[in-house]
Amino acid sequence: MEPKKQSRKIKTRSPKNERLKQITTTAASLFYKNGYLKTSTREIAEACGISKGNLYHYIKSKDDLLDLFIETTTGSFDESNKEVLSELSFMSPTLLLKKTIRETLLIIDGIQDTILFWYQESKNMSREQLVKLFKQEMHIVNLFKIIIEEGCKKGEFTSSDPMVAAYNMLILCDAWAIKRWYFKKKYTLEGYIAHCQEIALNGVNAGAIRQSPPASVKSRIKNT
Amino acid sequence: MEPKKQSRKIKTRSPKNERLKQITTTAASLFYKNGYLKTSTREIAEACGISKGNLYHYIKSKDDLLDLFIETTTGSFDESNKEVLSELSFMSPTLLLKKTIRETLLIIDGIQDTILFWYQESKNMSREQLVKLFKQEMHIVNLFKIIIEEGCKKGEFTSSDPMVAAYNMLILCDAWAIKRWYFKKKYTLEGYIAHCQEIALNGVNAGAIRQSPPASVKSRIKNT
Amino acid sequence: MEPKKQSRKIKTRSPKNERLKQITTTAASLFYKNGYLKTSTREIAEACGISKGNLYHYIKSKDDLLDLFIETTTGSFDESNKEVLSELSFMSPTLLLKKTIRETLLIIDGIQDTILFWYQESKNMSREQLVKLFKQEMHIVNLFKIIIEEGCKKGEFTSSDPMVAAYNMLILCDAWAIKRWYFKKKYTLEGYIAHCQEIALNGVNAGAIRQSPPASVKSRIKNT
Amino acid sequence: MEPKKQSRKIKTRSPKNERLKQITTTAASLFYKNGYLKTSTREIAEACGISKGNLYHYIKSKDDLLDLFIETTTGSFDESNKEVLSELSFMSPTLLLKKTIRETLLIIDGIQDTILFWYQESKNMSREQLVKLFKQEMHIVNLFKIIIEEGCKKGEFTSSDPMVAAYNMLILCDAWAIKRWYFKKKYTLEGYIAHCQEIALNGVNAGAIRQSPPASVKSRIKNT
DNA sequence: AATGAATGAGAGTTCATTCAT
DNA sequence: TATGAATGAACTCTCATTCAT
Repeated sequence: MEPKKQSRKIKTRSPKNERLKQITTTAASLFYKNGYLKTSTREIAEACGISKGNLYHYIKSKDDLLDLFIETTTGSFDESNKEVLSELSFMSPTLLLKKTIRETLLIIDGIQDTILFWYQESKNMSREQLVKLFKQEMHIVNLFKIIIEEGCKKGEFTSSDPMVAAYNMLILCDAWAIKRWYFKKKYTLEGYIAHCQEIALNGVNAGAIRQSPPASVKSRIKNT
Repeated sequence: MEPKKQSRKIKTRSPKNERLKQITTTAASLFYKNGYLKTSTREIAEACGISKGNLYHYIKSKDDLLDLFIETTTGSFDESNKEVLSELSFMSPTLLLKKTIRETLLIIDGIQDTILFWYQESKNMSREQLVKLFKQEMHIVNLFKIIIEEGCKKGEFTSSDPMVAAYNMLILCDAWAIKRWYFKKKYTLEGYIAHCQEIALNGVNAGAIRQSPPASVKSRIKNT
Repeated sequence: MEPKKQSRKIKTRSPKNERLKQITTTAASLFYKNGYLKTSTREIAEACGISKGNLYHYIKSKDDLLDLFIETTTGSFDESNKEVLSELSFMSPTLLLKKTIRETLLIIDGIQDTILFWYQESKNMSREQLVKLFKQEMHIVNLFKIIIEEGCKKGEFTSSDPMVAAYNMLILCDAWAIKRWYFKKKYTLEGYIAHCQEIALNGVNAGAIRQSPPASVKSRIKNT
Repeated sequence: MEPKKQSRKIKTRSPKNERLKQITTTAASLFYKNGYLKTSTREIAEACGISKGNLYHYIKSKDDLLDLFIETTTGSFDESNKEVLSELSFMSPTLLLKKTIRETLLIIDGIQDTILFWYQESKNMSREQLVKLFKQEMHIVNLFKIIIEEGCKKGEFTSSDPMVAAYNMLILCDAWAIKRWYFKKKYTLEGYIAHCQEIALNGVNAGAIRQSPPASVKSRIKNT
């Protein structure tokens, strides 16, 4: 848990890496179901159909699986992010924000287990692992922030603190995963998307004729 | 983890209950730091300055500590809730919503470890324990919902789904605890309260005529 | 379990000894139900309505309870034994044997838990304790032996080895306690007594002219 | 102690099963010496020359050892039983009864530890385990019963209750194991066999014309 | 590449017994 | 006499990891 490890990439398509991928996937689904600590290596090996000993030909330690897990699931947003950025100058911020929230939620819906895992198992992760997750999170937040700032520049939005507004948008999106047992009783994914879009736009005062923000908004912000 | 247990109250001030309180507190702080599973009974006993064996004079099992923990921390919101309800007919929904968010965040700030714990350790809790937490959460959400509905009735708010709007408010408040490592770098508690109030009001379309922000913006800022 | 202890007698009627008697009785009944090792001192104390600490004012150790137990239950046969011996010269050996078997079984029926306990917990007893039990057992066996020998002398019985014949009689009697879950389904106590008498007399070849079996043999059998 | 388990057979000769056999045997001998509860898994592992952890590669729980133990020792009588049944129509009941007692006692002598164990540790066995023992016991008892009934039919025996007579024969045989510390001082196995045969035949009134006892009765007796 | 036997530390828990009060 | 807090050793069992084959 307190490691010095170099990152490992799974790129080539050797049979070894095929196995490794299988192990990672299997472990992940067990981690989702029972949590990291409550999942034993024996269980993982069994679920993979290999022996415990053999498992250690592919991983160095159980903690290694967390690394692999993070690497596999990290980057889910990369493509979407790039796309959004490329449209920044063409599309209206309002539409772009709606679109980004939509895509983010679609992705989150696809990896909801992973999202939940990140929230729940952070205590079992190393600093390095946490940094990776944080960076990924920040990518999305930054995307929201850039859109908000663009919107502010163009006069479509107002926000006293684009960064935190952006962060709150991420949290709303994550909530779909974290509180799914609640939301899924009430909403379809599309319904939740619409709801988040509404809240997000309201949050940046999109629409209507809105009175100007307090003069000294900036002063609320720390480290400025 | 799959228990049938009757609730236990620590009310009297016997030395036994003093110890029990100490154990509960100590265990809680260890749970906060290292997580439930990673905290051993030996550690707890040591931290309490008693022997492992003696620990079991006060608790029946490690899981019992979760119960005690939940009972101790549950109910933090009760008083605040009652107060809000009593003011429902007097105060304007806008003000009441702001006030409720403020009080909720103040309480959450006081028990942020606990909030985080609930999010992270749900996998280690029994159904009964989860139900308790859920009920408590729903109390707060209901409060928000009632206020929103009142506001809609009075024409101050509009909301397509008061219940989920309310739920989202709770999540925003919880975020102060869950993502504190992020928010605390940026915000003072007061700053975050102001921010949440703003977002919440926006979320229910409050304020075609919106009251101006507090004059003393500076006071929100941390370390100033 | 490997002790040096002096025997202790409970004779006086002090309140202390009243308590001790209660403890012994209570412990015994718990031992019967759950076995010696599986009965904890906490259970005993609780069942007695006293504290664990207080228990140790009356006994020196858990093993002490075995001693007390043995002393209390030993001697159940003494009176009966004396009576039989006094009748040795008056009564016909055949009748005396029948009578002795009857009395022995009546006593055994009264202390069947105890008998079973002796068989099952011998591994947890000290040498001294075993010796006590052995002596008691031998008293009964000797009684049978004396009667058999008397019968042989008088020509009513023949036996190649009176001692072992006697021992076997004891075992048949003990079986009522040891295998009660079996016999009680089939027999009343009186039925079993009659059966043992029959077997015992046969065993010593009593009755070249043998009295016919009771007319109502069927009546011995339970549930018929 | 309260299990649902499927029976396990050790048939193949893999090294794993060799170990398992070793563990079962070792555990059994420790159970014999010290009792089930007083034998710790640590002791068993040590006696096997393996680590505590490794022990659990072969068994699932300590209770599992009881199962294995019962399975190993159960069935000792099966072959003998079959043989007797096949001779039921050819041989005279008197001779068959004598033969059966002889074989039963020879087997019991071979597994006397086991017999004793069954009597002493029944409190630590699960219902299922007890049922297995009971069934095995009943096989033998039934054998005796069938022979007795055959004898009654053919006029060689009379018995008011063949079933209980049969049960008593079993008890007499078991006594060789249960009270061996007594009988072995007095008897050789052959001597005890002869004695039991005599008692058994008397018990069913065999031999209105009874063959006289062997001249050299005394020679049966040990230490003379 | 693959096995599974082996390890040793440590988990939660129980318990007979002691002792200050 | 009575309490119950306290102890420490022992209990059964789990687990990540190693290693000879």
